[in-house]
Amino acid sequence: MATIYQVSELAGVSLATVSRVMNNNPRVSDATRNKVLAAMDQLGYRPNSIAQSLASNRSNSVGILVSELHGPFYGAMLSGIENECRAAGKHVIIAAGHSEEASEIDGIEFLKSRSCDALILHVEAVSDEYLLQLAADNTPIVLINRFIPALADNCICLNNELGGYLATRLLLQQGHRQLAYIAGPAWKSDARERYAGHQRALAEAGLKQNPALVAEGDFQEQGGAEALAQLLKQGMPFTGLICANDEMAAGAMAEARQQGISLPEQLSIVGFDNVIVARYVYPQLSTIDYPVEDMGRMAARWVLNHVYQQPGLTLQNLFEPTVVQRDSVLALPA
Amino acid sequence: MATIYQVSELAGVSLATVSRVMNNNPRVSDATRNKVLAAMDQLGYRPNSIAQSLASNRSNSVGILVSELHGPFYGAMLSGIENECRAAGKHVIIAAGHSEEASEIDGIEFLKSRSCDALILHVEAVSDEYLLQLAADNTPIVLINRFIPALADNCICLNNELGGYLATRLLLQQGHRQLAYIAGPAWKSDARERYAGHQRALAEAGLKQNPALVAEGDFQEQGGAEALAQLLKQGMPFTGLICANDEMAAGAMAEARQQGISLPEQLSIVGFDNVIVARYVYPQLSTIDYPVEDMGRMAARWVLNHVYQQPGLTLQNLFEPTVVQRDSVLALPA
DNA sequence: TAGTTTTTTTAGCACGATTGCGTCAAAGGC
DNA sequence: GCCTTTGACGCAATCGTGCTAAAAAAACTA
Repeated sequence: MATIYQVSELAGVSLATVSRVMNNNPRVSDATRNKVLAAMDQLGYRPNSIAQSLASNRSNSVGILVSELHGPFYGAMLSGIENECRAAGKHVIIAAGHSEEASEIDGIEFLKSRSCDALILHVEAVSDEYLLQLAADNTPIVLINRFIPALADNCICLNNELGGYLATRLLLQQGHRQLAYIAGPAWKSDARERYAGHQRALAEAGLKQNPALVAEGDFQEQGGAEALAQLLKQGMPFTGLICANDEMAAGAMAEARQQGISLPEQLSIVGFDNVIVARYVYPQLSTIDYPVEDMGRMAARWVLNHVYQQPGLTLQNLFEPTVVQRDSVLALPA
Repeated sequence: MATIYQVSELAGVSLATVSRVMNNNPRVSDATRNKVLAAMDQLGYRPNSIAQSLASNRSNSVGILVSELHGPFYGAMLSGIENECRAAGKHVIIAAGHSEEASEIDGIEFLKSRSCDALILHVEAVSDEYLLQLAADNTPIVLINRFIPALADNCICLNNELGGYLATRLLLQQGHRQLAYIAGPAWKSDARERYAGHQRALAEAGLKQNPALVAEGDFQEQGGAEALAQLLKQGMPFTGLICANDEMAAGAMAEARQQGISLPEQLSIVGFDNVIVARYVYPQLSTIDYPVEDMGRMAARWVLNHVYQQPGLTLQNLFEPTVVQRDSVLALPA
């Protein structure tokens, strides 16, 4: 591989001049610039990004931590981030945190040891204190789907409360009054917020939450199935079910079918996230759209703006969920 | 950030000794080693990976190109690769190729410019010639799901032909004789191989392929729906349908339902890939398992072995698909 | 004790770029 | 015609580590 030195030799200029051409430094005459470019071309020169990083103290890489690499949710997020970063010539290093504190910390340390210029994190298990401390040292961080007041500017969040509200209102508007709720793990803030939105919608409709109609799942298919089974065992009738995410909704649908409940005739279901499975289940799931790809893109923009000083980017911290109507909700005859 | 120099100073040893400790060079006494380790600990020293890379001409990073970051298939593959690489202290840089030649080449160039030590590629659109040329220069490559005889050792493949065979035989064994097939795009080699397997199974059963019962899809949901619609329009009856991947199967199922065909009673369907949606559709899809995560892991191992000289890894180039029985195939009364 | 081996130090080049500062020549002002 | 300004470019230090050769020091062996 050709080095900058060979380019300078062929072009008959100094190293510094070649470097200036590469960095678009205006203090180079057009004639010289062209000579240098021609030489680069002739040698098939490509800058050594590692040497660049060492000299400039910039790795041009941004580290991403997600819970899992598979799964539709993170895939969309990664896709948004990668797109935006690559267009700007930055690259993306990924690590998985598996929703476990030790693993998340490990992943973050790993990324930091790779000298990323910034970190985009979708963490679930680490504490606020840890993140505050992390934010205090020199690698900038962006948090997706996690809100810490002191780090408000670094957080890209969905209005989960509104999502929970919209999901519940969707059922209320179709005449449902007996509603069950399958929540996410209470230790996750987004799960709590969604549930809060649900309660607000109930209150607004003058309804009271029946504790027997709330079950906690684990945001996974199996957990959704088990939660529905538990709800049904209570014997308390309900015509509408809100699930705190689509995966649990899919599990609940399978369980319902197994128990001989016909969907959506005997039970209307709403999910949350609008991941791809929502379209595959039968009946197709009405749900709340989580614009995760856009949010990933926004996180990348934040980095481009704050770390790489790219101007002209409009930033947005809070995203709004929207209702996606499909076939899993049936209007109740009045 | 502390440097190796400060560590050497604090430990009262030379730079070279610190370097030896870091690289596990045995020519260091335990006493000295401990002194150095203590100093590192005290300073919170972390080696600068960029300087290491520059000096050692190793970036400890492997580049991955997939078609899309979202989608269950690539997610699982990435997951397998990331797991294996991180355990070995290597990191993973990803890029998306979007199944288009220009974009794939662009992604590969991008990864190369990042001085990856090796590339793991899941490419679809680039030519064999391009890949041969790529393999000829100094960055080692591994190909997933693509076989090029001259690069046989670098290819990690699924026996797609066998998969097609197994899918078809699954229906044959249940007594189905009138079979339709929704193929993948003919320009993709895996699609052709799967179809070849289908034909072998038919031939073995003494059946002849009816051209009216074959349609070509695009490996996507919508394409599957359209292909089934087209097959039905032919008016030729069939009781079994093989789809060259699960996504098309899901599309076909939706279309079938829309046309009032009850599943699986009136039509048995088999998919291919065993992506997560296969479990979510209703009825749950019988399909052919594509062990893509294992294959990703294997690609990573290949790199660890060939590029990073890690011994004791058993390598495997060809993977076998297996049948996954669920509920979408019904035995035909004899 | 002298000789041998093992461990450690010293010193310096290499990796391939970036960048502040200095130089030099041409242009312009007097 | 001399001096200053300015634009274009070169010099050389720097980034933090790897690595080697040679010398010095320490530890063992006979």
